[in-house]
Order: sequence, then structure tokens, then C-alpha cells
Amino acid sequence: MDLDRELNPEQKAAVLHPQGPLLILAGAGSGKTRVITYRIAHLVGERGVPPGNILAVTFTNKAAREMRERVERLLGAEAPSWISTFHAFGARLLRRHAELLGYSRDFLIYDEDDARRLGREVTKAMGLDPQQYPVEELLAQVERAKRNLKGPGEGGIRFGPASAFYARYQERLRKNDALDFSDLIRLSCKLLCDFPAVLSEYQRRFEHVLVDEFQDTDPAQYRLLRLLCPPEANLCVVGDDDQSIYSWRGAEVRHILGFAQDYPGCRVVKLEQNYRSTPQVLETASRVIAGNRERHEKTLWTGAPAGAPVELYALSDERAEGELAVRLALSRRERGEKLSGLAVLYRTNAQSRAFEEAFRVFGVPYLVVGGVRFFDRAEIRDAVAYLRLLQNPKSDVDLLRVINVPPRGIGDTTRERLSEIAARHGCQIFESLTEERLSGLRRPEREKALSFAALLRALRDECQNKSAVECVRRVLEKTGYLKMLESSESEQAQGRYENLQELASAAQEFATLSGDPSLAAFLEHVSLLTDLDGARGEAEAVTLMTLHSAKGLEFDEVLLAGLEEGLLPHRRSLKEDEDGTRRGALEEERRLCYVGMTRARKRLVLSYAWQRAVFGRVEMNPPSRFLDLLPGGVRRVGGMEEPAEDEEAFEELSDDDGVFLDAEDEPPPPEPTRGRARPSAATPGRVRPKTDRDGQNWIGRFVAHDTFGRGLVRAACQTRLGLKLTVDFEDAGEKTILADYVKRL
DNA sequence: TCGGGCGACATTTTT
DNA sequence: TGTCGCCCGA
Ligand SMILES: Nc1ncnc2c1ncn2[C@@H]1O[C@H](COP(=O)(O)OP(=O)(O)OP(=O)(O)O)[C@@H](O)[C@H]1O
Repeated sequence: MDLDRELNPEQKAAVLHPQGPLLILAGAGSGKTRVITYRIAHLVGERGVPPGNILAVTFTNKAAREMRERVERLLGAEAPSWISTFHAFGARLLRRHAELLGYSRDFLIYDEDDARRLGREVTKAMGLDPQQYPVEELLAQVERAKRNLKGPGEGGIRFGPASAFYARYQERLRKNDALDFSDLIRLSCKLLCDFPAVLSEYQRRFEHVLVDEFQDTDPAQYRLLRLLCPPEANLCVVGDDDQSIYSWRGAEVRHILGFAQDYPGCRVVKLEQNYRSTPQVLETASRVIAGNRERHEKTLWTGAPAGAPVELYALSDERAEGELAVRLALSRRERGEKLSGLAVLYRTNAQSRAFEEAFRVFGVPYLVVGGVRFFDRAEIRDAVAYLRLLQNPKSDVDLLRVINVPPRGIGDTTRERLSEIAARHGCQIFESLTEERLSGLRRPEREKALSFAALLRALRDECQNKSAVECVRRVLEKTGYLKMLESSESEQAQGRYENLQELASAAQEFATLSGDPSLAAFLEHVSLLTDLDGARGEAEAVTLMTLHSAKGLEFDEVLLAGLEEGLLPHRRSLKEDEDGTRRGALEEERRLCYVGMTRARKRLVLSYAWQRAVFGRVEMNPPSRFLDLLPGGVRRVGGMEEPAEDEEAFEELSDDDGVFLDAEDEPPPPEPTRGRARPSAATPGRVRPKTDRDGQNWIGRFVAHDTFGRGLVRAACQTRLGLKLTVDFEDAGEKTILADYVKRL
């Protein structure tokens, strides 16, 4: 590790900073994460700090893993094990001391869906009208309170029933021996506050604490840090206020901007050289972010030679955006560059669809990050629920989920009765599954419930001290889950079956990677997992993800798509805030845009579409206001005026990279597993103008209209209002009508 | 009890 | 456009 060669003087100073708090407030691509990584390596390698005495916090599990890998490479030895997200850290801490807070060390971690199920139980028990008090709303209140470290009955709740709901919900969580996500932080704080001995143990242990992406910490997380790190502690925080994009989740920039007040002795280091991007990319991003008023001005320059100009494409619709992405991918391939060097970034997950379709049609391998996670699939959740019951049969949420999967003749009514019986005995459902406690049930129901309890007990015995993989296998076998799928006629059963096999592989893979084959370890991993984790850099595929997921990453080439009013900035950020809490939402959208642009190393392509299908309706939106500040050097492709009937944009487009597109004749390959790259086989061809194609798809087809009824499409043409159809209605005769108002049959 | 069918509803962003 | 919840008939 040669610090002089690999770091600039400021970075080096930060890495060498001897002791006391350290704040690095610096712009995108200035090497903040690099500094943290090097500093950890330096502390361990040069200063002899025991790895176990270093705590490093990252924003995602993936970032944590990458940091660990990099430190290991620098060090040539094992990295500190306390490199994780706040949540993973909290889980680990609580696991060790759970008894102090009234939980067992085998507590479960409930995710949003589990929490919702539990919440529904609570509202039902409270007799709250779900119309008037939606569970999601109540849980949002609870989460907000928890983020502000308010326990039940400690305020932080806005409206009446939510407060009582919080208390009962929390009580139920405890009885289930489970924590929800925000409890991981809140209870960690509580643990350290209420038990000074524990606090001082960890204060002593963590000689050094380092936090990446500090601009996105919420009050509970910051509190946790402040507990661990008294004012003179070796706390190193790193961030960029221009990249604060999680205020909607409770993150507060003032933590970073006010850091010097809370840690008065802190050293402040500024990093001003950007090592990631070309001058063009940097200039563009800087101009755009300069549109914000509430920000810390930062200088950012680059010594890199000029690269390709930033491009801005005006396109007709989202399908054209998809084709643009395909074109970028194919020309990378022609140049012999890896597809993994290209990322498509967008504001909302829903936008991925158009890109996926285009990539599928043209056989370009791609990887979608986020959206529906593997572990959110119903069959996987069912299997995981069984696994969790092995570890903790008190989890009513899991028990109720699977007691009738596969169908065992235990329906809603019986389940409700079981809940009541357990409540009456003041115990959990599993504990009430005995002959005498169920005596109130009719014979057949009682038998079924008891045999389920027997099944669980047998499984528990059998899986005692077995590896996670083994548990998965046995659960799937003994519960009859696989048999249920095998005998199912339905189309989806096959896919589900494969997904469950995949779960076993995942358990195996995790065991190998982590070196811990236990069920407990696997379950914890699964609970904290996000979809980002599936996406390892090695896949030779284009990456598709939201701007939020892209934070901290970098790609040679970035397509930032959907730069339209209403999308970026998102329309919900444009609405005047009713309660004053979302002020500055627009500035956050701009920061999001900045984050996206600054992911690009060499080439940045921006695009917007004049019209976009949303829920099947067609929407038209003007280009994003963020484009107003683009510098002059941006190369604009496609008419800046809304294209009326002309196809200018397309002609220009298809000439562009010298790559021509055409769909393959054979039908597209079967639906890929999300998050999996697929092999590809694209054939060069020619792009048909989009407008024409739309028409082709309609002509000769039957459509239905609310008042005119059924009819045959005779002709179609693209107008500025959308696609206009000439339809021969069976009853009403020939009409000219916008495609928006009819349904294809 | 269970499955299919149908209508309502929804899209910000995620640890 | 797709999912989820609800209702109904078997
Ligand atoms: N001194 C340096 N010499 C060479 N490359 C560097 C140097 N500092 C940083 N880099 C490179 O610049 C890129 C950006 O660094 P890094 O990701 O650490 O920046 P960052 O400030 O964390 O970025 P962001 O805030 O945008 O996520 C990385 O590829 C990194 O390897």
C-alpha cells in the first residue's frame, strides 16, 4: 500500500488522521469511500489496531461486502468483521444482549410484509375500521416514531388510535419474539442507554468508527453513533450533502452539516478532485446541482482528459428509450467492451419494464436490481416461514402464514379461533396447540391443528443442529410443499418448484461464503438481504436500477432515462406539502438527478420521452426542468420540439452509432428470472420508425369502446395527441378515435 | 374450506 | 398493466 501513489495529499491526510473526530465533506467521485477503505487498512496494517476494534458502517450490504473485499486486498489479511449496515450492526449487537430487553437471542427480524400481517391482526383485535385506519398508515406512524427513538407511549405519534396501536403492536412483536426493521436501531440505542456497562464495553471496544454515506443517516442511527462515540472519539464520517436522497425515510442532512457542532474538536477535510468522470460529465452534473439553493458549495475538478460529449435524446416514448438502451448496449459489444460497463438508471421501478422488454426482444442480457426480490416470492416466503418456526415457534405471523400451506383444511375461521384461544391463555398459538386448550374446537379442526403441531415438533427435532441447507430440504419434503407443487397442474408450479431449489442453493452458497452453515445465520442473512445483494459485478449484463439504488456505484457508461416533469422531478415531490415536512422535496429530486449523472465515468446519455404509457394510459410531459441548466456542450439528438407527425428523431437515431436494430423473428425466450442475466443473440437489422410500428400493431385488430362497442381497426396514425385510429364499429359504423379510448381485444 | 374470477387500485424512492 | 383483496359457487 503506497499512500503517496494511490492517494492525493488531502486523502492521505484523512487516512493518516491520528485521532479524534474527522469529517470528510466532499463531492461525488472524490474518493470518499476510498479514503474509508484505505483508512481501515492503514489502521489495521500500520497502526496495529485489532480488526475487531474497528466498526465501519455502510449504506447497503453490498457496499459493506465490497469494502471488506477491498480492505482485504489492501491488507492481504482478513478485514474487520464489523463492516456492515446500521441494521446488520444493530442485529448483531442485539443478538448478544437480547435477554436484557426481553427478547431471546433467537429473535426474528420481521420485514415490511410480516409487520403488515401483524399490524392487521392488531387492528382487527382493536376493532379499528381498516378503511378509516389503514394498517400501512398506522405502521408508517410507528416507524416514524421509532426513527425518532420514541417507544410506545412516548409520543411521536400524530393521531389518536395510532398511539394505542403502537403499544399493542409492540407488545405483539415481543410476544412473537420478533423485531421489526426500525427496532434494530431503536432497541440498540435503548440497550446502550439503559445498560451503562454494555455501553462502556462497546465504547471501549470500538476504538475507531467509520461511516460512509453519512448524509443519509436518520436520527436513531445518529443517536446510536453518538452513544458509541463520545465527543473525542475516533469517529470518521464521510458524505456529500448533495447526495442526500433519503429524507423521505427520515434521513437528515443536518447530521452532516452540523457535525462540527456535535463534535467540536473535529478535523474537517475537503476533497476536491474528482477521479471518476470526464470533464464533460462533471460539468453537466455540477451545473444541474447548482440549481439548488440549500446546499454547501463545493469545488470539484478533474484532471482527466476531455471525453465524449454528454448526449441528450428527445424520444417519442418509452419504447424508443428502450431501443436507445439496446443501441448503447450493442455498440458497446461491437467495440468489444463489457456490457457490465453500462447502466440504465431511472426514477421509479416501473420504468424498468420498457427496458426489459427491449432487451429481451433484442437478446441483450440484463440484470434488474430492486423491484420484486427473490425472497419476496410467495413460495420462498412460505418456506422461510417454516424455517423461522424451527428457530422460533412463537412467531404467530409465520405460523398463521403456513398452517394451511399446503392446504390442511384449516381455514380463516379456524385460524381466527386459534388466535383467540391463544390470546385467552396469554400465550402464543403454538403453545396453545394442545388437546385441552383446543377443547373448544370441533373435533375435526382440533385434530388438524394438533397434527400440524406434531408436524412442527417433528421437524424441529429432526432439524436440531442441522445445517440451513439440510433444514430447507427437510422442510420442503416433510411439509408436503414440494408434493403440492408437483401435483399441481398450474403453469406457475414449475417455476415455484425451481425457486425453492434455488432457495436451497442460496443457503448452500451463503454457508460457503460466510463460513457459517447454521440456520440462524442464514435466517438473519435473509432478513437483512436486499436485492442489491444478488447483483454482483461479475455478471456480463447491462444493469438496470433506480437512482436510489445507484448511489455509491460507478459505470463507464450511464443512460439516465425518463427526464420528464412528473417523473424526475416526480410529481409527488411537486405537490405543495400539506404538513410542511416535505419541503425541499424538489431539491431532493435534483440531488437524485445529480447522483445519477455522477455515476458515469466516460459517457453520460440523458433521455426523455414525449409520451409515456403509464397503466396503459398515455401521458405526455414536458422535458424535466433539470435539463434547463445543462451546459452548452451537450449534444442534443432528436428534435427539441415535440415531434408532430414527422419522424426526424428516429432517422437521426438509427444513423447514430452505426448499429441497426431489429427484433428476432423467433419468439422471445421465456421470462427470465429477475435479477439473473441471460445469454443473448442479437441480430443486426434495421429499426422501423416507432410511429409506423405502433400503427402496424393496431391495424386489423379488434378493439372495444365503452359506447361504440366492438370494431375493427382500419387505419392508424400518430398525432400530437397520441395514436389516432380509424375504426369500423360493428354497430356504430366508422369513427376516428384516439387509441387511448379503446381496448385491444 | 377453497379456488376461480372479477373489479378496484396502484407507482416514488429502500435498510 | 399487474396485483391483491373480496365475493361467490362448489
Ligand atoms: N487518489 C486517487 N487516485 C486514483 N483513483 C482514485 C483516487 N481517489 C479516488 N479514485 C477513484 O475514483 C472513483 C471514485 O471514488 P469513490 O467511490 O471513493 O468516491 P466517492 O467520493 O465515494 O464517490 P460518491 O460519493 O460519488 O459515491 C473510484 O473509482 C476510485 O477508485
